[in-house]
Amino acid sequence: MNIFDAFKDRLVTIIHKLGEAEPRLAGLALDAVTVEAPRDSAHGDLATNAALVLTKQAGMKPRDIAALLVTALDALPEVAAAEIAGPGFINLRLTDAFWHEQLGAILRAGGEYGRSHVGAGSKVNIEYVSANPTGPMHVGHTRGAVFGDSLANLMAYAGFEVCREYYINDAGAQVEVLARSAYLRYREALGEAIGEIPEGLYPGEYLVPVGKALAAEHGDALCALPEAEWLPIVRDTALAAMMELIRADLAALGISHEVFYSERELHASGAIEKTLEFLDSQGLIYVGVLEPPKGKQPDDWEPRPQTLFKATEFGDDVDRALRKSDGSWTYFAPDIAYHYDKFQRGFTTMVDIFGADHGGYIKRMKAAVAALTGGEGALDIKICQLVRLMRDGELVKMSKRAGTFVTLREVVDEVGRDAVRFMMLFRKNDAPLDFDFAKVTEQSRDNPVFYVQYAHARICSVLRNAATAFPDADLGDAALAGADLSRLGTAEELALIRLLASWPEMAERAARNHEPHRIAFFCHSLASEFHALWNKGNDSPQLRFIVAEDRDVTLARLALIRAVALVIATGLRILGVEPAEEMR
RNA sequence: GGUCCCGUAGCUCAGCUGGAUAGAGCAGCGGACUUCUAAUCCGCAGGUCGUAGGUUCGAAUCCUACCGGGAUCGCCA
Repeated sequence: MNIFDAFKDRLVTIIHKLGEAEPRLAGLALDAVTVEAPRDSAHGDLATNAALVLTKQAGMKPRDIAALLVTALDALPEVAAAEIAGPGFINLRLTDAFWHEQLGAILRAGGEYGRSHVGAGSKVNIEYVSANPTGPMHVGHTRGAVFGDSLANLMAYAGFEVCREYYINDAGAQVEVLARSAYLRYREALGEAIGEIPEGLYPGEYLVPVGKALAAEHGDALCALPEAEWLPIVRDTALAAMMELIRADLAALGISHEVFYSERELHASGAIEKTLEFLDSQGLIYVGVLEPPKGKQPDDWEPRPQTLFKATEFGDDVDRALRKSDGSWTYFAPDIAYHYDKFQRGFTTMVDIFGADHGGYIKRMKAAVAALTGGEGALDIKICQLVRLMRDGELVKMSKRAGTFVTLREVVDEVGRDAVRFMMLFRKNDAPLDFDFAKVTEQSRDNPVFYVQYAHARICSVLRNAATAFPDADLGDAALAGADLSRLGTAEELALIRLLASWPEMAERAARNHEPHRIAFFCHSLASEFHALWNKGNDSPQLRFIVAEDRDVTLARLALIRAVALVIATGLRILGVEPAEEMR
């Protein structure tokens, strides 16, 4: 349990106890009571708003409640001072011994420190990437891929049972285009001169091997068949090849999904019809005519009766079409069935990671989930905004037609997996992100990836040097945890322990809010405080981590920085970044 | 026109789901290297938190309206 929750528990106990003597404090709802770190550390280590939020319920003045609480809190052994501040805040200052104890606990927990059970094993389905299987992944897919994967790591760390899932859009018109494009390459492989790839087909070189494979397997047999017969064959081969390509691209980023879910399967199994029958039985499907969009009317608008889902009953702006004019399903229909299937597989919490262009899809999908699950299922949709690639301060222009789009693989090959992953997460998901090739490979503090990696490597380096300076000393985590940590007494050292102690709560919040970027920022601030402390030793040699003539203080300081390294490493692993032990 | 996202220092962004005097980095200026890899650090300076209301003990944070930027808007996926 994190220290804030632990102290809230203590506080709740105290309030219940006080209620025995003071009836106005008995039986109060304590949900709004918080214990947190004050923004300004001059105010103390912990602050609670208890007196402020209880004043109305209790019918007492905030400062009167606070006075009672302070007396009781002050009696706790960990509390060095408790005082009333401002309108009725209670600030607590904890003893140095308490913080030393926390540090020992961090080292004993090691890589498990901060892992929590707030998820309580509840099942979460995280769907991310889901790029169309029509070619290699391009850089635009990268952010969502990294975000989803890190979120999955984060939620698993917080005690959720996570399933990483990829929805294969293998049923739309685009896969037929893929099949025709591959067929052309097949004819090319048989020796035919195909010339320019016609407009509307995929021109990419990546289909050349698919054509060759088809030729090797089928010879020229497919040439004699009508399209209706060769298309399914070519399509399936091409699809398999494209998914292979995509898996390899994802592997380059260290990403692998547990489930690849085929849209085609939904069509084949009758799941769509079954799901829509269910909605129909709820009276949520009807045939109607939609209003044209106000203000901006499409040129070819004509009123037309359609099969519609009553999305408006669940907060959407308009009801949504389920069938195209030719009678086939829209994209929405199988997606409804897909989410229903997730729910039936036991996922009451679902997270979808979408690109910026799918913002308009959120309400209808949430509406569908609400309708399908009777409000039992929760769907959160995270939108990852665009990534702007920068090179030499210039925007890298990409065009599919000109064939100048940058692939995910090119970016990873150029700057490395760790840099890509960290940079993609060093921004809130709903803010656009500039990705500068020069910056992410730079070895300077401008580059946050490097900055954090360097802090970790520097700690490893100090520990290596310490092993030389004290060859007989046991520098293992267990031994360091048992060092005389009371030798850590400077304001900076204690501040660093406090920061480390805030990690579990921070990670829990990040997981609950589905915000892995907070982990990246936390790692950065931890690195920053560490670098600052390191430099204290430049000004005053007695403040160095390794003090040759003082073994005890050295061991205590090594314990501190080792804990910093542990937490940075834990954070980086959640982000999918390898903590470096050495910089070269 | 509808909907969603964004608007915080000259620039790029955090701000822990309502707390106390709003924080970093870059850029600018001034400092610290016979080191534990200075690949770093310290100091100075810099903000009407887009605007106006509202909610309350308390608002960058929640609500409403407007302004500005972006995304999207019946059959694409």
